[in-house]
Amino acid sequence: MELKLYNTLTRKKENFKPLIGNEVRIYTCGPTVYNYAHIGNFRSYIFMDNLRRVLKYNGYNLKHVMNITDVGHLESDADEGEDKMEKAAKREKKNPYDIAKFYTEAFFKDMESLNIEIPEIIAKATDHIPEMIEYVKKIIENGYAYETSKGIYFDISKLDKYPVLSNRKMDEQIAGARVDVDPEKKNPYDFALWIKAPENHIMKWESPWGLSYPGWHLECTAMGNKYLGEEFDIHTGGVDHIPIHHENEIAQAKGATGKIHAKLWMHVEFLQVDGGKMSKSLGNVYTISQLAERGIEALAYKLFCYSAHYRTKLNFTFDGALSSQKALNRLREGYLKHLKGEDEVKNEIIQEYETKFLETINDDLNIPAAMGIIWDIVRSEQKSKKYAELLEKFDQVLGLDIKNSQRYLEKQSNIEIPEEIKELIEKRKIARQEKNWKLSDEIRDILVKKGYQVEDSKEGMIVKKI
RNA sequence: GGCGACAUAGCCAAGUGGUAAGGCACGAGUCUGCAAAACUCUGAUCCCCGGUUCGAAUCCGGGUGUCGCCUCCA
Repeated sequence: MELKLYNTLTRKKENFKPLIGNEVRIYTCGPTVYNYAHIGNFRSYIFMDNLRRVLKYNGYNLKHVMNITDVGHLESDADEGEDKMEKAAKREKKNPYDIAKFYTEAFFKDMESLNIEIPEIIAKATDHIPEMIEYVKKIIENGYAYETSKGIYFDISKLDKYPVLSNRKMDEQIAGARVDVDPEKKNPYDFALWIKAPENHIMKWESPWGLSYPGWHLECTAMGNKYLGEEFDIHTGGVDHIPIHHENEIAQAKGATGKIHAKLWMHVEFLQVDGGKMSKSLGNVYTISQLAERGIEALAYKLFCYSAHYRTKLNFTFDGALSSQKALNRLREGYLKHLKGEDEVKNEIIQEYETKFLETINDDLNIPAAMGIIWDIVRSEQKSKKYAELLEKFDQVLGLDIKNSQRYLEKQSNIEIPEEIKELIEKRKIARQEKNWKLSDEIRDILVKKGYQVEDSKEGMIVKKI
């Protein structure tokens, strides 16, 4: 069955076929590890995960590179301001390398709780300084770059076309209106390939241009080139990368090799919060652990992301995330019921679901529509092991870890209960045995006020934290 | 100012020419001493106006509104 994916480069859905054999080579722009990644960042890694899983579901092998940016990402994508790593180091009074190590670990911990597959190759920028220097040399040799007192700059006027991904108009007046254009630059949109380090810069390396460090756009092109070759299949990132970062990556690739390095460019839309942008000043930049504090599992956030297609904006609210948490638990319970089910289900029905599911995910990763199929199965009147197996199979794409449903549900009810609460629960048990409903209900109210909810099931009393 | 989107039931949203997926909430019911949880059932003609068409949420034109990017961000 055809797999169709949307290409930002052509603004069309295209039938996907790997350039070489059965292997799909992918590059994903990974995190700059100067702070905790937030839920907006993770929306894009959840997308990346979906892409990987859909490709594998279609029988492809993957060679996937993701970078860890631990140097050279300045505050502005357009080479302005401080180095993010060094700024974070100052803020936390640490060495930038320790900052990178700390936040890289935090990142992968969140990735694990989101059940996101880790790409085959994780490439740290600081591990690839020699490759980057070679790459810059190539661009200079080909006549696409020049040196100024600040560093090596890419000369965009040498390109046949710039930009190619976005529709920005390269009007000097616009550029000049916003920031002071560096008078040494030949064109306002020329960008730094390599930056000469000021005295106090900590992260710097010997290079043909003195002690210096790489520009941000360079690492992705150089590392992609090293691991995936001059031309590969897919490049992914957030929509914010379209106008500058990916545009400049393409410029670099053309300068070095004469070709655009990736055939297919895929971009995830932004997550919004409460109907608007997420920003530190509004205080609505949340992390996975902050969600956990509010009773929302990482996987519930993942399911939340499945309510919208990756190319549309998605509005995050805590109410919305909580509704996904509920839905996730119901999904788990529905799966478990099927697992214990004895009903007969015809193979044709299973086959129909399989076909429909594949069609749906192969239509540019329409996960929200695929969830519709999932719910149809979950809520089916027939309870059958076959359905449980089918859900497990589809979960290869969704990555919600539904195989471990039982464990997640148990984890939620096996909570630490303080002594005080335990005593109240005991008292309520006795009251119930004595059919003293008045006292029993009073204690239940007290427990609710203290933040615990009790449910009387056939197996006994279940206590949950609200 | 330039560029790009979007507007579908209370909320989050799928759907790109043939009579509106799904999730959550609300309401009703089953269960329960009563609740809760769970399960079942229930709702919209798709921002407005005009056009194309046998037929439009889906195409075209014009409004209105919201949002994003151009400045940090996936």
